[in-house]
Amino acid sequence: MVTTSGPLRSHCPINFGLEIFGDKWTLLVLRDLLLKGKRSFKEFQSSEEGIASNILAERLARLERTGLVTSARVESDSRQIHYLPTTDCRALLPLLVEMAYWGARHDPRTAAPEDFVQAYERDRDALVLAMAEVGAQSAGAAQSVRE
Amino acid sequence: MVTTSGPLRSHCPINFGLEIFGDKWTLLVLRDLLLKGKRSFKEFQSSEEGIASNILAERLARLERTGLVTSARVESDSRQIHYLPTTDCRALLPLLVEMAYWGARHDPRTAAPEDFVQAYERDRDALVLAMAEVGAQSAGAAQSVRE
DNA sequence: GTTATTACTTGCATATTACAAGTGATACCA
DNA sequence: TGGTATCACTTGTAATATGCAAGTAATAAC
Repeated sequence: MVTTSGPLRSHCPINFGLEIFGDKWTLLVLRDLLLKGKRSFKEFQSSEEGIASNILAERLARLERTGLVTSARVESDSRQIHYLPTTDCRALLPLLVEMAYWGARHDPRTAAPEDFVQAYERDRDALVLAMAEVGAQSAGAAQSVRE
Repeated sequence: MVTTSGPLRSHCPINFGLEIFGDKWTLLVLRDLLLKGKRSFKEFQSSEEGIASNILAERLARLERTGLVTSARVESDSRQIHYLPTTDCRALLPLLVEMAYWGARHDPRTAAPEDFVQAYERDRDALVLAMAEVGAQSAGAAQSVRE
């Protein structure tokens, strides 16, 4: 279940999303989580956009409260915490793909590989499925591993 | 052509979008423009989320600079200015639909009508096409009318 | 036992947003 | 033709969020 902290400005479905990830950083964290398979604080921090550690910590905590992320200490190294996407989080993948497609088509200096655009235009649903595998380890799956 | 003002944090296609509409208000303006067919300052201001007039003015100016919106004085009432989506802006419609679908599915109190979810699940592309008609009057179309 | 690594926290400067009120240009109406 | 209303903003100021640099506690590695 996805829950927001305070009262919402409205229950417009677009606004609902904005209240959760409508800022400059949250969707980048979700991108790293869902598309790049990042799991640890350090990995998120290493992204080229350069998120500040206090912002990252606050966003991860918020995503966990919201229900899009779960966290678990790594068994082999108890200093580390792994952040994992929930099912509700993985449902954001099509949105990220749409966003990436728009960006790839409209940024003249885009870093997106050309075959991403081609793959989207050939078969969007297949592309979404293929990209899902990168961030495949879900909170549920990890839970069953831990238990 | 879509242009950003300053230097970008990265040319990741997802980040490109975030640099343009990665805040709490811009996508609501685009929603009103593309999905609700709103055109005037007053109409945007009347949305239930309650955007402040200075924020709205700044966002409209920024969207115009970016190339997602054009503005034109209304012939029949020269106090009014109409803001219109460009082609690049209308390309954001699939993204808005994805966002609305996620919100409709995950907000237990969503205001989205049930048949929106059904229409999406039945035929997403048809739904996008149908929704495009609401905000159909594009900057290009308006231009050809004015000239 | 010393040093390194990981995930943060803290303090403070700067930037962004929110709220309330005001302004100038144009339209409407008697 | 003069007064009032409407429209698209602007201005000032308080509150909030972000960005940056440095520091800390817990654990691991040597």
